[in-house]
Amino acid sequence: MKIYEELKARGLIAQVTGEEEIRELLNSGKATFYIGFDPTADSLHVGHFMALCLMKRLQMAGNRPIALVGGGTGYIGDPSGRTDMRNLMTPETIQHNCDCFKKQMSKFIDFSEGKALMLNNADWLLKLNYVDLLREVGACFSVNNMLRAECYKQRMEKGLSFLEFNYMIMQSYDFYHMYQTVGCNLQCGGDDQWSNMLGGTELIRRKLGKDAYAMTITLLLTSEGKKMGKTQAGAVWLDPEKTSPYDFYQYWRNIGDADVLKCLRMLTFLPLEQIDEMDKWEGAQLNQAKEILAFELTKLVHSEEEAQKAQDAARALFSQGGDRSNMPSAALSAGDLTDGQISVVDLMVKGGLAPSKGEARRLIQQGGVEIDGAKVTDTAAQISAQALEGEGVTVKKGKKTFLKVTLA
RNA sequence: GGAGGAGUUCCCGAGUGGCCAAAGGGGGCAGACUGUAAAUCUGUUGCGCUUCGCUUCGGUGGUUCGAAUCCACCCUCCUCCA
Repeated sequence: MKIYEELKARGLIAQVTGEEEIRELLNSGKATFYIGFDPTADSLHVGHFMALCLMKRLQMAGNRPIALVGGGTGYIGDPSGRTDMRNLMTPETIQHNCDCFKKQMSKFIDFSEGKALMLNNADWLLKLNYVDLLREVGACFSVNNMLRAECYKQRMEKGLSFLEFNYMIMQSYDFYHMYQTVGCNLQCGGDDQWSNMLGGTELIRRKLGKDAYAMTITLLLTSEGKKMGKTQAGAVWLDPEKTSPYDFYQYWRNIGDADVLKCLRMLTFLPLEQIDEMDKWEGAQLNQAKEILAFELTKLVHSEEEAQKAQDAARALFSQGGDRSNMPSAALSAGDLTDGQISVVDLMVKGGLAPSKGEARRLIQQGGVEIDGAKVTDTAAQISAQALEGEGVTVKKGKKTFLKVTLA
């Protein structure tokens, strides 16, 4: 199966400017394509992961990826899919975030020997002169058309600043610039980027009379229509410091039945035949598919070793026995204790299981806390230093949050 | 620039001098049921030394025994006019 067909079979392709041209381009490995990453945080998250996978797949098929970090567009902020304006970031933050992105991307994409490029649009955007830009590309954009673009629709109701309105022009300029300097002929991105991307192909056509293409990947939504990779605690990050491999594993392990197969197809590199086989599974058997999904993704993002550790820990905690050593843990210092003991409430707050003492008490009252398998019923319960020594105690909050607490 | 309107807790949104840590809904968390899923039902949802105290209704001052609520100024956003 050729790469384009595979992408399609995996459900990754959302929209294309021209199916025939793009199929030909990708299947023959002649595409130099770019995907943009806005440096809005100091780590990539699950949403970016899709894009990285796409880059990897296309690279394996012989195409040349360009990872474009939005050091310049970060100064503006993409209004797509937003109902309010982004906070303006300082140049220092933008630079810091760009650096972090670079580090993480290098793990996925092979940048050696020119097989892939990493560029930063700050290198050309920040040098632009306002009047020159207006004359050069501003004349090519129709405000009437721009206002019709999907990405501005939502904002037309709440208000859209001129700053953000220009985001599309900057992104279009990127494509135009890279088309000329590095022969970039295809832009990929999330489906929410469609109108911004069309701006680029249109600009290239008008200015150069040449054809360039755009392709969007399906946004990964849950069966409830929410963006995948978001939890109440925020995004699921790829940086192990921000989302531990265990939590990352658990996120996928806990995915809804309706979303497992979709995720396997879109995110993993498992052969389609194998995934089709899992498609026949039903009910509780899907738990196996979820384990596979969680393991595969943790392996891709972190490492096989980390994936194995996370799986061991999860199995130990949820199906008894096994290796307890890799479960999430926290260590208290002697200073956290008073008179050789600590209250369960304090222990939970210190260990991060509860944000406040009130919350911790409530959890106990509602029967949501267990220590070493025994339900805690007294909000004033204490744990002694002896209990914390050596192996420590295992605190369970709710049904699936475990924490091993030891004394450092 | 002119005329109106709005800013309340994680979000939406009630509250127009004390009975307000603030209705209702959403979301979250916990319990029951399960398969570490979904749906459903129940409880809960500012902080603390928890029959009590403290901080919170855009900001800063003021009136009052008492302010989310009244007054002044400021900030932000929306609508209409230019």
